[in-house]
Amino acid sequence: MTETPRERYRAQVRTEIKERAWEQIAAAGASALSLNAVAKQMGMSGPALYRYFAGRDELITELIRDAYRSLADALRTAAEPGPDLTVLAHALREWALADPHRYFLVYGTPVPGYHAPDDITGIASEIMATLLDACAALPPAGPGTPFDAHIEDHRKWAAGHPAPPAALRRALACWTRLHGVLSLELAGHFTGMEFDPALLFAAEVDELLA
Amino acid sequence: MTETPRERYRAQVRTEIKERAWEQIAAAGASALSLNAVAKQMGMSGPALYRYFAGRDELITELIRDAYRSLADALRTAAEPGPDLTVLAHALREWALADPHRYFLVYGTPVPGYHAPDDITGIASEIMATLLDACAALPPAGPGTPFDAHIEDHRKWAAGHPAPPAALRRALACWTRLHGVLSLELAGHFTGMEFDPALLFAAEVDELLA
DNA sequence: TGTACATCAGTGAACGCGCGTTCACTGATGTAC
DNA sequence: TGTACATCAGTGAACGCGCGTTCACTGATGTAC
Repeated sequence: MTETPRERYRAQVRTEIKERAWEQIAAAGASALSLNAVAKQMGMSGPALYRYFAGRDELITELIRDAYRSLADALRTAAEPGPDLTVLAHALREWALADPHRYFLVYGTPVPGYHAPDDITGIASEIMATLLDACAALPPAGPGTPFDAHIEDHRKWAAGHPAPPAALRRALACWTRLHGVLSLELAGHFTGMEFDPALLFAAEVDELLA
Repeated sequence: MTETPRERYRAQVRTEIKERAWEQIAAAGASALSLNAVAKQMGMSGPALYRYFAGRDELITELIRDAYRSLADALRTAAEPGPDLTVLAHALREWALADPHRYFLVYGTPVPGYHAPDDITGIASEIMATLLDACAALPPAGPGTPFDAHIEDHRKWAAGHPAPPAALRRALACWTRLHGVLSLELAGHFTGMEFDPALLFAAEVDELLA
């Protein structure tokens, strides 16, 4: 089970490939990611990368998986002291701001024809579960809404989570609203509007708690 | 001022080029848009398109401009009978569902390095103005929020619009929340979750009115 | 009305480019006796 | 410990491809007398 030097070296090179790939994505977008360019930036020839990844698609899939994994971990860590939606929301924002392209690889415009492998949807469920935990811990919100009845009948996605429908609804609202503010901010749609996106984000979080 | 046959023909071909371009974007994403492929699909040779567009960039910019224009028109038309946020919201959703890729070209992951020409930001203001009108027409919401004070000090983006800060805040919430639900729905993040996205969207609209 | 000319849409060849990927290879690193 | 062998990282040449774009051209359409 201990790592041989060769294994360690392989892991190290794989990591560097991914780092350069992220740089390239940041510079020109995910669709412009090129194996040859990554290799060149590492001072290697193009074909060398095929020792580490089966091809371009596998590299991209791996980047997406890492992005999901990273987000799931960030949220779980934030929830460690105890479920707190405010803490969770700000952890999400910090994670997103730390690397906007990583955020967009997860929640941005989908690539037509691309389908994430199963394990990635598993990580997505982890993220949702963390969110649900925080929502379930909240004091019950006001009156039920017509949507509650619908969500009660379609809660398979909250796989076995004991949260009441109001909490499910709140989790969905949390997800969609925070994504709304964040993605517009990261995409630069607020530039020139003068107001502070952080305050708008905080205001949305406050309304989620109300 | 009357159109010559040649002008009419030019306009017609330009239109068909854009139609084929949209088809290609729908099939493989905006970054995969290729002049040569569009030409081939029209039964023309690649260089022929240079009679109609200066290059690939100009075509994409034109598509983006058309997308903004189309959205602004759709919302203005929806607001014609009188400002009504619910009507506006559902017009937005219908516009988005009619062509998801068009929506993402406007509000999706930005292309690094691309900067929209000035007239496009003008159309974006039109859209915001329509939204502000609807929010200003709403009965005043509950108590003010801490964010109101901030927005009051940074309202240049609501260029000369007489709406009170609470309406500005509501317009922002409307924009970000509806975008949040819509973009996740269009990106397919709700698939497998069983619930009806239309109901979630409607629930968000209801909460905006409360 | 017909004829001469200008305009302009579209073609085909060509340019250089970078892409993903394969293949046979060299040379260094690790393993077994 | 040294030697023979196996493993494997990385190279360079090559493949076919499609891209954006330019250029000189042909042939059809419209214009002016």
